[in-house]
Amino acid sequence: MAKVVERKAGARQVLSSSSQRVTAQRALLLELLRQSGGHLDAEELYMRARKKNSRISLSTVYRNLQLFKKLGLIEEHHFDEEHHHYEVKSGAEHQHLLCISCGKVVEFACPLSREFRNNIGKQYDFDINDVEVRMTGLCSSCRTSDK
Amino acid sequence: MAKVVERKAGARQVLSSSSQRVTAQRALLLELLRQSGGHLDAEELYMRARKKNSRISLSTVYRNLQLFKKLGLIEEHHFDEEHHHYEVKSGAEHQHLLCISCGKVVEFACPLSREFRNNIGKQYDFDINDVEVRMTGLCSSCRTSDK
DNA sequence: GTTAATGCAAATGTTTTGCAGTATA
DNA sequence: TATACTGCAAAACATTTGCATTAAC
Repeated sequence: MAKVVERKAGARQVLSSSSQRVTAQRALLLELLRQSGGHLDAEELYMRARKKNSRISLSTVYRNLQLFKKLGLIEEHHFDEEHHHYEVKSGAEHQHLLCISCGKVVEFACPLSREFRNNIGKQYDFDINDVEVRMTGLCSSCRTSDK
Repeated sequence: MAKVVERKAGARQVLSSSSQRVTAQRALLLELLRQSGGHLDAEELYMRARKKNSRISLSTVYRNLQLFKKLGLIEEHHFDEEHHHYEVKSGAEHQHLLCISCGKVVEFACPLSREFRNNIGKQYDFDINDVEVRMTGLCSSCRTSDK
């Protein structure tokens, strides 16, 4: 609760401190991204935004997703080939588990990734700044409910 | 050497056994994918193919990449947002390390991924069939040569 | 009042598809 | 010879951009 207020202030602060204007559209989009908790794509975000502001345009959604990404407010994932998915950046490092049948996305902690990063970075002389682990498979309900 | 012959026969066999025809275009595309060793996108593959057969079309490249993927002959990766990259499937499980500056792709063995898979699968009751680990950062030459 | 952001429509770039002609089995 | 595959052009799709209007500072 205090956390939400803090985050809201944070986003607004990030915007104004980089001389970006705090528009109604941006506030709405950030709000929806935060509420969703999960992983939205541009189209889905656009549809949700239209329920609150029927005049908002898809370009505004795209333009602002790019802005938020650049400002580090959200993260972009390439789960499937056709859409990018966006999620609000949380402090906690986590990875993703996807069901190939129903599309469900589960987040899991991945404490090994730090150790990984160091080993591999040293071995190949890379300065690693991101590790993504993605596992795909069948969730329990999809597994039982078919074939 | 024996391996290459074996693989060639393998691809041909996979094609005919699923009543797909072994056309000159398919042979060429598979040959180029195999030769490249690395990670080609459709456009790059198309350009290389045109050097050998100037009449080949981009649609043929796309159609066959999808076919090869479906038959399990190649793997598709989403390294960046605009292109998909394809690589011939090799038995060895490996992961990818990408330089965000020059785009270099390094493959590395990831022996932990099997253990990972089992733990996470058990924990979330998923039947996991693929693990992808992708690290991004700066390679040594990009690190020294700028900023 | 300036200047950045928006909405719209048109453009872009990648990937897909319909169809008539061509080549494989 | 029957039918799958190809090449071409057009379509489809997500995303980006130009520009006149609107709103934030």
